Amino acid sequence: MRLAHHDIPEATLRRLPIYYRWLQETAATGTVHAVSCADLARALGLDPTLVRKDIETTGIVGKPRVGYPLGDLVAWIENFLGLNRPKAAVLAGTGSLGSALLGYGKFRSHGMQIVAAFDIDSEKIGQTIHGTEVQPLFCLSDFVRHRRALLGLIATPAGAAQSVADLMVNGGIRAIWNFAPAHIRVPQGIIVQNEDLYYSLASLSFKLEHRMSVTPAESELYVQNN
Amino acid sequence: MRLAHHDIPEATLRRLPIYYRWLQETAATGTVHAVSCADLARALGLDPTLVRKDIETTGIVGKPRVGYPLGDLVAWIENFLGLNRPKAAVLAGTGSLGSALLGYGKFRSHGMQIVAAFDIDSEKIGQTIHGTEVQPLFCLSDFVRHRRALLGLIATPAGAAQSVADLMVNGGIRAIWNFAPAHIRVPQGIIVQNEDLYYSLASLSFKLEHRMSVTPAESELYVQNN
DNA sequence: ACGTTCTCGATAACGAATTCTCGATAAAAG
DNA sequence: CTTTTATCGAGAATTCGTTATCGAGAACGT
Repeated sequence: MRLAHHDIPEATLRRLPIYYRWLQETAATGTVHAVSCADLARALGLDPTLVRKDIETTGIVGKPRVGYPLGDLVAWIENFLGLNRPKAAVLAGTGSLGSALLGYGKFRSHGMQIVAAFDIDSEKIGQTIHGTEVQPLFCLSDFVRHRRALLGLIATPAGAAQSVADLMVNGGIRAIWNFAPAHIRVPQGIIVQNEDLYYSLASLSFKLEHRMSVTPAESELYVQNN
Repeated sequence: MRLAHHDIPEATLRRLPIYYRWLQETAATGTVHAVSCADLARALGLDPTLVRKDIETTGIVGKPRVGYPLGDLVAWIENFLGLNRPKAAVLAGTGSLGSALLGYGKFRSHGMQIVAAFDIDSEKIGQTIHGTEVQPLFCLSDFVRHRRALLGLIATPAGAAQSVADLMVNGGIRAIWNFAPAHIRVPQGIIVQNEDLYYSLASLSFKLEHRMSVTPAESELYVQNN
């Protein structure tokens, strides 16, 4: 029984990439050819039923007493999450974080291709960082429009985040991955995912002080969303 | 009616830093002296009742028709999350991401002080990055032990993450903030928070393809946890 | 001074996510 | 060939988080 895609629980969506990574690593060893939900659950410290429900959500069907063929399952989740379909992305801000992002080679194998980088600093414009030339910020909107980029990464200082987001939206971006420690506002329908280290640090700080006993189950989860 | 600290819902803990940031920014303008939960809700696009419940959880008491004194509320949440109590942290891995982390000046004002950086690359050892000298990795355990560091940041390549985590645990670390795209296993009681960009990218990829209509309410949330 | 309005705080209803339970099926063992 | 065992898949029950509702009290307008 297949669910409509928009009915995928947020929590499940957070866990699928975790399964994916583990399955990929396991497949890489080449020694295993089928996995059960119980295997996954054991390895990741999660409830077996929870894992089964998550896998079931993706629509793949397994065999009793065997589980799922490992290769099939990896490919299935990859396709389900869209990691095998390339999406063009642009980056704004080429400071230390922005540069680091340009260096993440495996973004490409996860479906994201950073096709351009932008900065406002004339010192940086024209430089090449990890193979990508830095362009002036005022070109961003047009570039997004003509290249039909779907995804915009913001790695600017907080103060510039909102105006950069506006430029992206103006060019017709569909989703923004925001690394700036700032709150950005976008029109309805645009997806924003914040990767805000200060938010993350704050909850870590709390847990640290209160020694929140994190069970193995929780111990693998959660995604900074928008 | 005060809740025990370990009963704070994870979801609330994810939202408190968001409130905190907005309150701080609002306080900085100097024009407002009291805020209501309704104000917060309006500004952040959340349900007013939800905000009220979250604020209530922290135990502060407000006044009908007025709300909360802005300064008090900021200080209260700051104290509640522990942002005002400094915690010593060590960093492992001084590649582009590690360097970027050393440059995040505001970590200190959020209660985290990176007191040492470690790397295995002899080229990097001895260098000073943003004022912190890079030490050889084999010193990590002892340093953590003697300095009683509570928090360890891992910004190494995936392959090194587990062994570095082991070193930290060995030195008596209490929490690990893991930026490496790898799964690390630690003994019960150690807090692990993963800041895994590939996990995050995967769910973003899915949402992008399925145009998941993100309501304003969802539009502000979620934290990559461990 | 008095009523109105706004907001806190608490309780109740609702919905989503997780966990529990069971039946069906395929492999393995006897 | 039959029994046992491990696993999927579906549905029920439970827990947890969010949303709705209501009463009480403080500022404001008249």
